[in-house]
Amino acid sequence: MTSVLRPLLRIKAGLKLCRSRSVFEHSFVLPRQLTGTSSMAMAQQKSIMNYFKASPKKDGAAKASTAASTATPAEAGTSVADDLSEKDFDPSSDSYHPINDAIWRKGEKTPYLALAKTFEKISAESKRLEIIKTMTNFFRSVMLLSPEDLPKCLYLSLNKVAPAWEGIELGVGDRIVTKSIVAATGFTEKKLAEMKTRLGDTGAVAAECRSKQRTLVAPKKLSVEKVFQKFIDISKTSSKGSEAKKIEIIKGLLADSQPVEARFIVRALKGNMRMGLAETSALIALANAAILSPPGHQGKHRVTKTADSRAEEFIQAVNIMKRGYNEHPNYDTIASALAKGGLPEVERRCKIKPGIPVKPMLAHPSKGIEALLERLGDLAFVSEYKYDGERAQVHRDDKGKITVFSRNQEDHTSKFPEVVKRLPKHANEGITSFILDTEVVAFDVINKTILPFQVLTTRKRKNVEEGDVKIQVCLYAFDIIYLNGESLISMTLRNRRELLHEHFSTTEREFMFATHEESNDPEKIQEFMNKAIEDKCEGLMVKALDRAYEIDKRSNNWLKLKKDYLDTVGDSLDVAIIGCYKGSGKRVGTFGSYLCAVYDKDKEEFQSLCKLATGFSDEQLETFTAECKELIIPKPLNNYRCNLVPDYWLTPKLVWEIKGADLSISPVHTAGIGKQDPAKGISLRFPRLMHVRTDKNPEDANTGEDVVRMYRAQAAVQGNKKPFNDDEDDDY
DNA sequence: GATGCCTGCCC
DNA sequence: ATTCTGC
DNA sequence: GCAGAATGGGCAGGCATC
Repeated sequence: MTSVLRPLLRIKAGLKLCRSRSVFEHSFVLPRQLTGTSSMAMAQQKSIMNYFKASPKKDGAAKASTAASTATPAEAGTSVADDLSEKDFDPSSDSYHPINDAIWRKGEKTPYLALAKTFEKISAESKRLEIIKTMTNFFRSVMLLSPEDLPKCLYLSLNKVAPAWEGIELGVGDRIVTKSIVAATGFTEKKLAEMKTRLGDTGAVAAECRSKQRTLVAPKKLSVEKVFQKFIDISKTSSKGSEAKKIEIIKGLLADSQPVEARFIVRALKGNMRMGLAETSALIALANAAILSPPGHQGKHRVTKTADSRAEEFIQAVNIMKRGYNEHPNYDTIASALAKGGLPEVERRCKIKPGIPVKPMLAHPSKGIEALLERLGDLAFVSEYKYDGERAQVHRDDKGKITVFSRNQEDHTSKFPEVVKRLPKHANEGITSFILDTEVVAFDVINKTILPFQVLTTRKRKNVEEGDVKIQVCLYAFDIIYLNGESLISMTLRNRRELLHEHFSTTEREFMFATHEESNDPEKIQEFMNKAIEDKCEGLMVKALDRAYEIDKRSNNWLKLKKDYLDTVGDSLDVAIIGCYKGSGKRVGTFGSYLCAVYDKDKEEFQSLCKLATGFSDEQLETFTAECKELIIPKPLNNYRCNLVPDYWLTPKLVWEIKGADLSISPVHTAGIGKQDPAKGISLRFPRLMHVRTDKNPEDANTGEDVVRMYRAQAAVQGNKKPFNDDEDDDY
């Protein structure tokens, strides 16, 4: 029915506005080179295979059905009107015209409905090129019709309200969202929980509530500007009574929203858009939009039937956007520059500058030295200790102002006053400005030894005075990105390191260079890794020496090697599965995580060790879900000692081998409780599934004793400079 | 004032 | 953080 | 191999509630 109505509506709207349009003057196809991945043949074969093994749980299918199920009530709820906003809006169409097919006119505010419908289309699609095309079309319309909304559209698409370093938080999570939906729609929390189980997404819950709700008054139309402003209002709400105020604001938004709008408002508030488009794709879409519909361009929209002929232009545009964003990760700047002056303006304004964080280079895990060497090929490389602390990008601008940024561009300057104070003395004479890449590590200055990450996390975070500092830190510098007014990101690591060592001086216990070694002999690397672990590091970072710090080209250009990545070592444990949790998103309909326990033989009880949510394939997830459904019990067994309450308790039957990086004293888990700590148990950092153990009974799982023994072995390594190899025979 | 839940952000 | 998956 | 999604432990800080 809708499919019959849609063309009619479109024709009607088209006639009313006396617009003519040509299908050919604006269609375009993205060049394949943009992603440069699999061949057509492979893609086709894969899609055929998917068809045959298709199950309702497959992501694509789940996405499609979600879209279909909510599109209908959304359409049904609206009446046929002459209003543009009631027109069908489909930016995923190949023949989308950024002006004629938009549902708002030049100079009008961008309707939030248009953005939400764009999200809806994107959510229903799994092909990246299609997703980018859809987003591109929406951005083209915004650039042409309401360019001042572009930054807000970008923020709302990517789920932010301000640059990370401004420290603006919504302070909205599950609880506040749920209460707001209750307030706005009248559904009970219990009912909402049921819907959440079925739909796997609170956004979808909100949409369904709105579509079932009878409204007497036609809701006001939401604009992108208004929604964004409300988010800002929420972020500014604080202190006593703020929760109620936030709920009131969200309630107001939901009251004015159509189902599809409610869906994405809620997803944004929850901090998870999960539509298959995130930062990188949004930047690509912006770049494409800038080429197809440059700012101020009002004439014909350029024909790009043979995309390959313009591939180079697209690639250049994407490079400019990515580079601009990585050097100046601010949506306001990049989007307003683009809207105002196109790509050249982005190039002008988005440049690396001390005081503004740069996106940091990241590393890929590597399974072992052989894999690592293979990946590096003939490239020369250096290995460095991988310190277990917190990434710190330390800036000094030409006025001497020091700023410290976290890995995610948060401003942590006020967290490390002593670091800020003493930093100038580590820079040699003549240094005016710089950006250093470092790891802050908790340091025992008396015993001159590195302390575990968990110690570092206990430091105060806000408004720290030098006198407050109880946990000392040492900075380990490993890279330099900017020096004396010049960007070094195009320089090789070899040369950057030279500059770092040349222009900075170490101070014991305060500022050191990351310990490193330049050997490509596997045995030497293994020794170096052992030494790193003896020295309380996580393992090694391995970096090609002749590569630039160009994260727009390859953000994961470094490799990391940790002992728990190796199959032969690491804390591996056999655990009983005693509970499970309902999955959401792509895990809807399955159990998305599992509660793991060890068996304490003395006390004859199961004690929780950790939850587990990774390491299994989608197929295993299905299997586990089916298995667990047979094991559900109404309440925990008497011999379960567990502070957490899973969605479902299970009879102990399944035994899985899991692995983690470290053991930690836990505030919630109970494994080995009373043995290492009188009231606390032990848990596992970075738990993941390794194998299913069909050969073991739950009582044969590892014990609380085992966990404590492993914890002590690890503590011994951490405390006494014993090589980790010494304990291996005991544990494995 | 103490306690405990929620949120954001480290890993 | 770790891991899996479609492209 | 990229990009994205779904999920882990555990801390401080903020707010609600007792």
